[in-house]
Amino acid sequence: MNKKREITIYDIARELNVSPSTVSRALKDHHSIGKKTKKAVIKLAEERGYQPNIIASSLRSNKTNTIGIITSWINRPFISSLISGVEMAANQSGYNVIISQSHDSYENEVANAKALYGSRIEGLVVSLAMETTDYDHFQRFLKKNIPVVFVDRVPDDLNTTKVVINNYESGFKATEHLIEQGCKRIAHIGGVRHRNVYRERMNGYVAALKKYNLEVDNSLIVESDRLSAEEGFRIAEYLINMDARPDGVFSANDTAAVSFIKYAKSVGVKVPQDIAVIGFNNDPISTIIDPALSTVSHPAFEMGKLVAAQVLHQGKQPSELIQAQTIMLETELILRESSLRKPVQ
Amino acid sequence: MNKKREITIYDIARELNVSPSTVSRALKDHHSIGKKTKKAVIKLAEERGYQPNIIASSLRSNKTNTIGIITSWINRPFISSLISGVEMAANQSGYNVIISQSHDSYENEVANAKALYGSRIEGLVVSLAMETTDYDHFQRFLKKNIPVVFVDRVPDDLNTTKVVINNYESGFKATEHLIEQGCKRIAHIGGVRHRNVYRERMNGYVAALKKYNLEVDNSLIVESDRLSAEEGFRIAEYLINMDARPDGVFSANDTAAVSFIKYAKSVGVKVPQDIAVIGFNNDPISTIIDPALSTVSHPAFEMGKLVAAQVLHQGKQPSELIQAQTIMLETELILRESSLRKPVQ
DNA sequence: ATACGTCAATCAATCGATTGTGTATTCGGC
DNA sequence: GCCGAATACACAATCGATTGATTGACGTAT
Repeated sequence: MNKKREITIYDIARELNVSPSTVSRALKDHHSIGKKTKKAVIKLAEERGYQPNIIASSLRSNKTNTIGIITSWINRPFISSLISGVEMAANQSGYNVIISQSHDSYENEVANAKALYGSRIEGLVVSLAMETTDYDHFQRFLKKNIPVVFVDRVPDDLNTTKVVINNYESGFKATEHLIEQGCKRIAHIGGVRHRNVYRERMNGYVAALKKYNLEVDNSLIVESDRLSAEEGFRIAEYLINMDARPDGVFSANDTAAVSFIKYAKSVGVKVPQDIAVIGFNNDPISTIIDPALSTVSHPAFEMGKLVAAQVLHQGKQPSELIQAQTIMLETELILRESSLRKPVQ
Repeated sequence: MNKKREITIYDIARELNVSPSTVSRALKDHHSIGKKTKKAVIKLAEERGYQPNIIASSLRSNKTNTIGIITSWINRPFISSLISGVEMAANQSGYNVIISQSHDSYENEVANAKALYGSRIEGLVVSLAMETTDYDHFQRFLKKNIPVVFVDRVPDDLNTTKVVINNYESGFKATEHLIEQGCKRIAHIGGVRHRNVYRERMNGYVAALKKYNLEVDNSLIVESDRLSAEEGFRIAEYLINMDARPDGVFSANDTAAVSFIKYAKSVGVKVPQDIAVIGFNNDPISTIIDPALSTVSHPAFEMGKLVAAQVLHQGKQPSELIQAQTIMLETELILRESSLRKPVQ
């Protein structure tokens, strides 16, 4: 029997000889409904297994209790932890989370944004695709005062709320640490420059070199567009076979750093003695590689909770009161064997 | 201006002096609408940026174009890849995916199921919480012929469609491989018995031992309820310090296997010479540990796509035609240094 | 000239929940 | 015993899209 119709307030109203509006109000504990009536309604609703039709309610109230999220890929350690946090916070507030993946493609991101808009989401969390450099596809949300909060990979020039980590400071600290360990020629394996996270990590790196009066040698700064394991190997090969080989490497992610270490080991270069290495993200692999990888840890899960809280908070706020802000979270330098030549001071 | 009301078919109808129903039909290319009218409607809709109100449409048609997914945690390599696949397949069919996490708690799973039911999802993908042993919370879906498809961690006794890997065969093959490498005393690090995946991997392990006339020694079979890195260490300590130490270990996941190897190395036990090790899942860490970990690879992403396709397919089927089936995918034995004492035959 | 079919479009009900407005009853206060 | 207020509920419109039934206009066959 496919046609088990759902119980509605009309059914309950009929059975109790009251009006549907009374049932509706009784269930929401409205003051103008008498105690006995309320009890009776609630009791019968319970018995019949009444569940409100959220769709009908949404249509009327124009609220869907749903937020959307667009990220590059779900199956990456950082992203999945972030989403996990978003889901948890949203769930606690009674919100659903619809996910979508750009696969790092601008076109997909645009299509996803459009689809989510059509789904009447009440807020959007975005971590930008690698390719994306314009942000018009988010305007339709902003025009309707639907909060859009960016996280981690954020636009440079859009006036919205952003939740990021202190990439500059992190890059600076990581590099400074290598310097303190006695490194003089420090290479940087970076990502694409137009993406804030990579550009700022690099800026921090450059600033640290300058502070300690070390030369900024462009041949030591490599830009990788995917920072994949394969690219890590290729870059390691390049750096290690340079005439003036670096004695320290700051990589913008752990994947490339681990590849670097593997390559170094395979050609007999010692880490950290010959080359000290530090990565970024604190991925699980960073604890597995031998020597264990020093890195910078992201509070991914916390960021997810925070960004969801932001979206939900803004959704309740009158639009005049919402002001774009950039929330910057601090990171933690995780020091392990790959960079430790001397005891930490 | 918060009150930018959305364009509706009524607006378009008014502007063109036709009825809303005509607009609705014109937009869906209904045959009873004249060509000129259709063109005019479509043109104006385009101009005004009309977007159908999916909520209203859902209310009328009782279709939400949304499926739900309940897993333990999103931020685990296997699960996030699975979800990634589900999202991709669903997206291609114009469906949204709502995620939720049980955090391996039965209560959460029940609550999530209830919430998703309330959200009027048209299909549900589930990978069970560790704790779950009864399945009544899915009955409400089945009663309404909403497809529920389980994946990986599936119920033992519920007559629904399931997508799994061949855990038994995988456990058998992994163990057989160790035997072929000359192992005589093979330990097993397993998960909770009531969860199909772990029970079957163990059964495969036992069957392989029996086939080769090796003793099944219960002291060599360890049941871990979380198979975490920490538990892996604890178990490694136990196994390695046994009087009659094993010379091979088959672990039901890579996390514990990697911990085992780390511990073994730390106490001077050589892998694979003293103890050969094989894991399960082909997580990224399996390629990073030294020696690289032999393991069994899951087609996680493919499983996600497949399970989504199943759900969507069943949703279109009249309920009489749907029959519960178990789709079993083959796994691949990935042989690396941690288990290779001799060249592979 | 009547009857019938086709085409194009409209009417009105429907999907459930919500909510502003209206109405009947009861109660206390003076 | 009358009035105002509080109490308790019903009525009907609304949120947009959809769709079965219906209406007119027109053309064609008989």
